[in-house]
Amino acid sequence: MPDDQDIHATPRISDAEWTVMKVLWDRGTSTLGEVVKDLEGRLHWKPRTVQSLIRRLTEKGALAVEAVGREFRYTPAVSQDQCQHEESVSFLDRVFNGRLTPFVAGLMEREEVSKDDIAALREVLAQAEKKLKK
Amino acid sequence: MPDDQDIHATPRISDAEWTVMKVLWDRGTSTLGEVVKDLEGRLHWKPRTVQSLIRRLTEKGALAVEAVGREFRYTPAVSQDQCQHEESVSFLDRVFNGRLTPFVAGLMEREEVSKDDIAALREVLAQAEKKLKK
DNA sequence: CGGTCTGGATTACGCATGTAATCCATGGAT
DNA sequence: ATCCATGGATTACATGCGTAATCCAGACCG
Repeated sequence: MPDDQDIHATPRISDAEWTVMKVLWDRGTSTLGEVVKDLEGRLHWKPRTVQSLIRRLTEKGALAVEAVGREFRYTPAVSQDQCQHEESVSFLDRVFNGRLTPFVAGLMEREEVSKDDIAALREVLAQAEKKLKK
Repeated sequence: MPDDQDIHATPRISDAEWTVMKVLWDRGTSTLGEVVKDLEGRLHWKPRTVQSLIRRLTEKGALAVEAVGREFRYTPAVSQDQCQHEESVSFLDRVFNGRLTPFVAGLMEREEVSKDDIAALREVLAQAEKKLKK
């Protein structure tokens, strides 16, 4: 048997496709028209553009399709958490050799980080530590 | 005057190009042969491949070139910090709507995070807080 | 001196991506 | 009955990216 057991690998999602996926993850499920409406104003994308992205996402298995009357209804077939996680790991590897701390430190140095952000991160750290100890 | 003042925008660096840039940032400056040697073993890239990447990086202004005898010596023309930061922001925007906390939380949940990592991150948070208060 | 290695310059080539346009059928508006 | 908006299917098309190959001219080895 082949040694690549990437059973749970998620399809590669491009920049523009992420924009569409986020709409679908937020809404749960939508038709083309709904996605277009959700995006218009924020973006200048033509409906055909959105349709192209949806088609590609469907082809790569990121969206499930269900016929509803004359149209289709699109639903995410991959979890947002899973996709975010895979992007996170690949980003950290590529840019920071997999090291989380320099990434966070870099942002802290240059971006405005609020007191609330810091508090939330402290909480996350505390949780992680608790899990470690257990 | 035009309103896009992206004075300090850094060139877009692709996946493969990051690999090369990291070598150059580490070594400070190198010839093609040195980069090839540095990469061989870890990667299966042919020397022509490395040369192509270096050429593209030079064209997009990420590397400066200086003739040394018959060869060229390549030196990063953009700072690693700056590039890392721009990648970080664009990644966070694309995948996490710019929110840092969910990103860190997601990694903590699924990856092995060591006690040391947690301690280092605590330190980073403390520094950030100090800067805020000031 | 002739072969070989190296590195620059030029060219290649398929796939992914961003961003649609065209063509066509149909369901609703008038 | 007609016309238009809408959405699926097909096609487009420039650019970027990964991954080189070719061609050529010096440099070094023997």
